[in-house]
Amino acid sequence: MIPLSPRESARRRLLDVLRREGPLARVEIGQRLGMSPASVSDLTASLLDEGILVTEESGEHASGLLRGRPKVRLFFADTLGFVVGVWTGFNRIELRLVDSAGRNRASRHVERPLRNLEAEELMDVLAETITAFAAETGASDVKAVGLACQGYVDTRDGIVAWSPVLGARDLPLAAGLERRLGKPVLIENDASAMAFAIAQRNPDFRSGRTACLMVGDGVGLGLLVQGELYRGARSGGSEFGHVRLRRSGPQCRCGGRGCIEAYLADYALHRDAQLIDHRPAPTTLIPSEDSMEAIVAQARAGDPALLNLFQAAGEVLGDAVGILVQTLEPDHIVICGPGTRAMDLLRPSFEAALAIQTIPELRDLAAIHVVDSSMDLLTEGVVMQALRELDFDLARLKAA
Amino acid sequence: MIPLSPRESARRRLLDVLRREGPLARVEIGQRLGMSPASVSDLTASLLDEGILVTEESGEHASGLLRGRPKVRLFFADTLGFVVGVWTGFNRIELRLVDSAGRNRASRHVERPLRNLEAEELMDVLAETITAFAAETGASDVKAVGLACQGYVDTRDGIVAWSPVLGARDLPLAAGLERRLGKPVLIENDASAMAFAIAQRNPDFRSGRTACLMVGDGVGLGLLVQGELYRGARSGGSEFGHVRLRRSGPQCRCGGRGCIEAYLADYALHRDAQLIDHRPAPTTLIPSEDSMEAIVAQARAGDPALLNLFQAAGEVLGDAVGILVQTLEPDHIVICGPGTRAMDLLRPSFEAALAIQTIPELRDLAAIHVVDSSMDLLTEGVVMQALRELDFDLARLKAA
DNA sequence: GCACTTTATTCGCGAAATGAATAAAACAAT
DNA sequence: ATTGTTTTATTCATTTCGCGAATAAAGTGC
Repeated sequence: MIPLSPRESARRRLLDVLRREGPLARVEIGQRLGMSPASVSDLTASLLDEGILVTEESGEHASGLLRGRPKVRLFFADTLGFVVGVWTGFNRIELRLVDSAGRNRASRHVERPLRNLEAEELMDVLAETITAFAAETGASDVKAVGLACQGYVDTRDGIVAWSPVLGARDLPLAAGLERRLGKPVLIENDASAMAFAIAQRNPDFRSGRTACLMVGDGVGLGLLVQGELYRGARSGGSEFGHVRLRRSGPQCRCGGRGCIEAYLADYALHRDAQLIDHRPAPTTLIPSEDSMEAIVAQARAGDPALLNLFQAAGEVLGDAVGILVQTLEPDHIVICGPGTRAMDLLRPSFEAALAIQTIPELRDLAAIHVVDSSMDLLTEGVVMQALRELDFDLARLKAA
Repeated sequence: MIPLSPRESARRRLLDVLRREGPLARVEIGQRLGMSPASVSDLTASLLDEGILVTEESGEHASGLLRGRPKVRLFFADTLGFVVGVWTGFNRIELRLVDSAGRNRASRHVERPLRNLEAEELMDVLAETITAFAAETGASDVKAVGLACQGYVDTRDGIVAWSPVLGARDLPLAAGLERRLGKPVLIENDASAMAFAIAQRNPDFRSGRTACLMVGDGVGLGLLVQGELYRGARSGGSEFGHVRLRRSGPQCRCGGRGCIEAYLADYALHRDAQLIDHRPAPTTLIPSEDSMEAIVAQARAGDPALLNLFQAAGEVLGDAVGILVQTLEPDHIVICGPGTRAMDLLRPSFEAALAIQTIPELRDLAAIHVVDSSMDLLTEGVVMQALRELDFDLARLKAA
């Protein structure tokens, strides 16, 4: 919101590059950020002074002939405490503990249905789960929490306006958790978190415009412009998964029909596959990875009805990507999430639909990537953002 | 492309606000831009020095009691030459001459079919038309030309990658016109130009995210973020009008079927209306305003078949706006262009479709405006952008 | 003519970034 | 050992930029 001062922005870029590329010497930082050695010296001096960074003693010389003054690598002090990243699924909570450098220290997942909880109860459960996780991992000094969930999330005000996971609307989740935990809590749409994590790993996705389509429990979109998340009017992400592509399609969790999600999400494929097989209705809302794999395997073995299902899903995926291409003209489109497990089955109809949907000049422009991303990236993305917020606060606190 | 220096960016903002809000005193500029008087004094001193601005002598005191030192208003010198703005339609060229302050000095339109011309011939015709227009209006000193056209336009490289108006693909239109005219030429997608012009007139549209949907000869989208045009991978705009909403809909000019345009554009409504009336096929590709008005009048009079036509079009418009809401979460959506003439006929099905298509939380967020905009805004938008480019060059030239 | 009000300019300061000079810390060679 | 070479890091003076405060300017009202 408040535009960062030049100093704060340089500071942020410096810490970002250190988190991404491990310990770096000052010259290396200068090269990567296009800064003069003088500026880097200046910035790092204050960061060392504040105890945020430390110099690395271990002069483990890199291979090859080494002349000149040896590099002194800088990295985060390990006395700055930890941050917890959380992802809430339908009946599952993923947790991750990272240190101030963003390195994974512990991760865990807890099976816990969240769908039918009252708002207060839900926040109690989340707070307890987070506290227990921190205690079990021996992390006494958790500075902040980042939480990613499906739905329409107002990151600035910390409100979940709508979510298929939560029953409530306009839930002030961040404030509720902050009260319970006594720590700052950042909440974020999960597709946005995924997009951010993917962009941290691939520099290509940090320049220009990148649209990340996450297919899994639902379908979400995370949009990056110059490596930063695009934020809409309520600083939320996109509810692209609930664009209705077909006038009278299958039922969607949002209450509508024919949404992108209602064809592509795991729950949709699973539901339709079970109808085909005349098996009993699923006991849980979200199918297990095993059962999804079983459906995919059955389709790969040649089951014609299931092949039809994936063919229709691929077509919807092609239409969806086509809309993104025509509307946003992105440099990169990344298809990610568990749904990519069936990309071989989706691809023929996906590419056909994309070809029909788009003008060739535009289609050839966007590089389409299928990234095999685990759900780990969700907590990684949101925890990195929470860390960045913390950097910002540290800078503020020092100034005061 | 090259990031503007702080000075250059402040300079641009100053000239922008002067073009928008007429002659202004230095204090007034400071208030509007949130700059200190000292900074404004500094900036205006150099601009006066360079002869870009002049002080206004006419001390025509505003009404009411006036005490204190009188304001000295600043404005553009009128010795800086002119800029021509052009819009190319199917069989029509719109022209506009503005001075360096952006004030309209002359405008004209020429009936001239452009569809079936070869690339070289087309550029000859355009160059001749522009030269003749400048000569007729007595503008001896035209500094630059801005041209808006439908289709997928690469503004940075000056290439029309694809356009329904032009036969050619990947036409280096800017370079071709620059060679013929000996002046810099800026080309731009026409919906982007319209969006820019609309945002110049309404400050609400210059903050946050504004999506401008232009309905007329075709359907185009111009996207503004913080008052500046969003540019995609090839720095073009969007081809949103060619998103295919219906699997097997009516034929579109792009070669596909079921595009948004194929329901909403004038040519589509006119074509279908004539089929209904069993009248002969139209002689021109683009119907006249009169014939469109006739169709609308007949529908308003209660013709059931025509009402169906507008009902279907409204539904598509609702779906289109819904996609924008769900994907981009804009602060403002502006529906503009000649197509708004039938907004009363479109509105019921438009609103119903929008309600079905969107999640209430998101829908309530975006303010939807219907702006009765004349085609004049097209040339206005592109000419203002060409002027801004010129400011930029002036700053560069002085520095050298 | 004098007080008052509003507008504009000047001046000095501080933040930020940089190039150039300098210092530091090693190894290599004699 | 001493000196030179090479690379890394810091210091310092300079420039750009914007701003607050003081000052000057240009009117009106009495």
